[in-house]
Amino acid sequence: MMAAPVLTHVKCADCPIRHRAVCARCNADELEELDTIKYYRSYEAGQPIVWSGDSMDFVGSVVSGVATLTQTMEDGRTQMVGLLLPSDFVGRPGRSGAAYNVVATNNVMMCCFRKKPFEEMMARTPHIAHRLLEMTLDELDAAREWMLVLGRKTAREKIASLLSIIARRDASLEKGPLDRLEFELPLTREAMADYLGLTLETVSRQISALKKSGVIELEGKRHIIVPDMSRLMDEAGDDSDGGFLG
Amino acid sequence: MMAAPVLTHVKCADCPIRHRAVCARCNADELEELDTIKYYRSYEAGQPIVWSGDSMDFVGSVVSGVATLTQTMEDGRTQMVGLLLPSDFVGRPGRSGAAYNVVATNNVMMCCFRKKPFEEMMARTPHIAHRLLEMTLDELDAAREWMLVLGRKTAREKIASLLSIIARRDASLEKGPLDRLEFELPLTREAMADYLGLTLETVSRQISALKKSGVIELEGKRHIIVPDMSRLMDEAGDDSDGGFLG
DNA sequence: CGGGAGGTTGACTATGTTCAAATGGGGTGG
DNA sequence: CCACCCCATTTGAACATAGTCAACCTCCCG
Repeated sequence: MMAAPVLTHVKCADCPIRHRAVCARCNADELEELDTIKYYRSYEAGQPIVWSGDSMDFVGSVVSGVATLTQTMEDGRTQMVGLLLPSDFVGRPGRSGAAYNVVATNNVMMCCFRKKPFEEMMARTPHIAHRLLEMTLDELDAAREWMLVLGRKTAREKIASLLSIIARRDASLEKGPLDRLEFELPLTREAMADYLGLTLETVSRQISALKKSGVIELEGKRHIIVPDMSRLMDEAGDDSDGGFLG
Repeated sequence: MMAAPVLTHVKCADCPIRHRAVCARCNADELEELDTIKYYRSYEAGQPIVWSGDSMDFVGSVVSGVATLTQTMEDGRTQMVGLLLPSDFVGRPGRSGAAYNVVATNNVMMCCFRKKPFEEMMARTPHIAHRLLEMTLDELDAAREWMLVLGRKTAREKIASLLSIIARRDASLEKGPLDRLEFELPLTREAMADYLGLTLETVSRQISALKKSGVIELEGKRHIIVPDMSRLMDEAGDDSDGGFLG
């Protein structure tokens, strides 16, 4: 059950997230230094990576897989507050305790930096600090977009919003025609519910309803086919353009 | 009606938010330089400061007053995504267009930095970049806490959460006994509704309900008295500690 | 073949919304 | 000074959306 957590050491220069993660702007010398303070570590599907309140001795990046960031109330109500994809950053430099639960939904590979040396390096390496600022601003924008979803959208719009986000992310990788997208849902119905502030029954019902309306098609439980992306985005209630800003 | 927008020039060293805003860590030389690229500007209650989608030629800090950050759907549904208090930062370095509406709810004084020179200065001044990163991480934490409120709390808990946040903020200024706090609400019922993802009628009803339960007392519509802060925090459903982290 | 996790569906209920009307305080003009 | 009006707010009654509780399905795995 408990996987052996120790791992291959990949040179930063060969890392698959090299150009998108917190190290994206580092030069060769800086990468060398990062190499000396990092280690890879894997987590199995379902395993906790960090527990809220625990002290963290590392910060790091998701290299592969998907993890969730969740907050929980005493009575068990749970809200997902972030979805961590490859290149996303985990942990807060300058803070000792974790504020959220981080759980692997897939098998996840993390690139972990020992906290102390990373903080020291960040303090004298603008390339890292600036990239982290940029990434944090992006996350803040995403969180605020999500606040609109949580606060003001109907159950059907919430599902459509989540599906568009996942679809658009995948579309940016495998290019293709604007219509007819397919993708695999990386989340259970319960995780979707926690993301959207719904119950899992409501998630299930709305997915069925979108299927009945022909907005999506299902193949199994997790494979989604979107015959017409603009139709899905209409259902999400978003501005038509997709909201890209300079 | 339209106020003359131009203003007094206050030296950074004398600025009321000097030690908390984006300039908090700057030394005397850096403040001198900031002085040359900034101007003060005032906005009357209700006036827009920035309109979503407009291009911005400045970034800046709230010096006094309260402003809201909101997002709006085509059909008019609106969600507040941030509440800007003195020392909070407005605008995103590196991006030309505004992503949200910023509206003054009070009379607001802004300290505006011309965008281009500010960005250039930030690129070579770690004191500014690091402080902005720290502030952005704090905002991200606040946004995520708010996601839990929006997604998982009942109307009564939402109101109690908002009141505790405002009460705690004011309490950190005027120290006093832990129980028996009073404060002025800086928001209309409608703004509270937009913050909480509710209708203004529900906000009104739940405030009446909290009053009937003795959790709060009202003096007029906007002046709130909290006889027992721990009682209010129980109603908010938060963990008892208040969630401070290193 | 049995067990379990994830998912679907149905019937009923509860919470918050909608629509509508009433209240109340502050300011303006006569 | 007072009548009036405007706006924020409160309150009520009917309604709708999503939640709850429960049964059942279906796939995978041992």
